Amino acid sequence: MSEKRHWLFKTEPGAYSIDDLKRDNKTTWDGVRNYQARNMLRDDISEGDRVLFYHSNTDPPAIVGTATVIRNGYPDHTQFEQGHPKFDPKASPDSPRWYMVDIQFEQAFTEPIPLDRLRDIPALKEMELLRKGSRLSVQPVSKKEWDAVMRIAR
DNA sequence: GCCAACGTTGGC
DNA sequence: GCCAACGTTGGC
Repeated sequence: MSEKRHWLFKTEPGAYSIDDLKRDNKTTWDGVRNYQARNMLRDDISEGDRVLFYHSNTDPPAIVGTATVIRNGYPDHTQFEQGHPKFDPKASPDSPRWYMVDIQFEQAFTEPIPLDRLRDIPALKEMELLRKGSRLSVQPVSKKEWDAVMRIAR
């Protein structure tokens, strides 16, 4: 049994929000189309890992809650669905290109933690999310970073 | 393999 | 809406 890891998943709340996850309880994290993120979904993210849920492209951008991974990486079905916006003609069930995991709702913070507040926390100096130009929609979070976020979460 | 053109992300 | 910082594509 390997050590549990921590991650941050980005989403635009208009597409899928923490309230949607709370309502659904569980969801498939499909639609990720970036190879670096794909590799993490396929190889590194595993059942029991914890997830920071982040709302991007909104005002203010913020970490809004947490989730738990409940299923290891498996092929993202949307890549096979003709007509689906995420359809990938180069993918086939025999050689899938994109992967997803399943997550379960854990908590929605009563006070979301906005980006500018995260920037003020020394322990988060190196956090991927805070890197200029950071665009990864799935990113690793260190234990130290996770703890620092949880310390101020309400 | 290089790299210009193009498309996307996401904070502001 | 702007635009910096990417990632991808495709000609060569």
